[in-house]
Amino acid sequence: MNTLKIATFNINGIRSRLPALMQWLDREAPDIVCLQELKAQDDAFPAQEIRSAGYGCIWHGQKSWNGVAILAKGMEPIESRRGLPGDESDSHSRYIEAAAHGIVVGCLYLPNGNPQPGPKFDYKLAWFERLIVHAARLWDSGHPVVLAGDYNVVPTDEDIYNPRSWTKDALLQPESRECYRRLLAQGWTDALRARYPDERIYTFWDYFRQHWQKNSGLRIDHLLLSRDLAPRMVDAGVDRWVRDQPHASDHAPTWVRLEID
DNA sequence: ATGCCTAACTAAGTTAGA
Repeated sequence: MNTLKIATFNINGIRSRLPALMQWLDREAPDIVCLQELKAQDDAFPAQEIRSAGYGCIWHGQKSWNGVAILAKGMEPIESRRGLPGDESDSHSRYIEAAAHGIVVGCLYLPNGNPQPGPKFDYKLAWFERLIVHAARLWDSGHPVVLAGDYNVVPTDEDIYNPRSWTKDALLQPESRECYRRLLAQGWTDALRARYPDERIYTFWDYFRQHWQKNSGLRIDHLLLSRDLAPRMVDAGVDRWVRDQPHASDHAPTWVRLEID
């Protein structure tokens, strides 16, 4: 059986995390990787090192913040889009899309939105609306699509260790959750939740209060599968060992494995 | 209500993350 492992990883600074990325690629050998929060300009992206590891890559960097990339093992991703349509004035590098290994992959870094309420939360919701519009087009295209990334949304109270201290956070607001629900209502399958319908599963643990050591996490990195890909899922998971490394990102790589012809 | 911890930018202190 041929399979594809597709992963999303908020790397939180690709320059400071390059050794960790190399180690993870070597050990887990994902076929397609979506990276977020590069925190690097285009000319500082370590393409040479990534290609030496056997991956083709495209990226959209930005000074200090944001930045997204798609890696594909043994091939160059064919870029189909950078930036979400719908707002020419949006200068954040938060979306890149490509075809690789027979699948269309959208790599997204949805705005955090804190503090809430305020202009940052307004921007989050506006960006989410644009994503919903674009996702509908992808869905209607009939192509096999994975929409993967850091959504900065905790979909339900089952996706966080304890919502009590997060009730005012942008990640848990009813408006954020409603956008995520509307996106899923187009038909997409939330791979991790489909694989683990009843379990607590987290993808992010903040650096405060020993939250990693206590497994006080949030599930905010998601992989959404189009209609024809959903029944092809053979497994999904979180590479938690990456979060346990010294100087780790606060997110762990999150992945789905699909059966392909 | 705020800070906790970490990184980037830039040179000690701010901004942003989630």
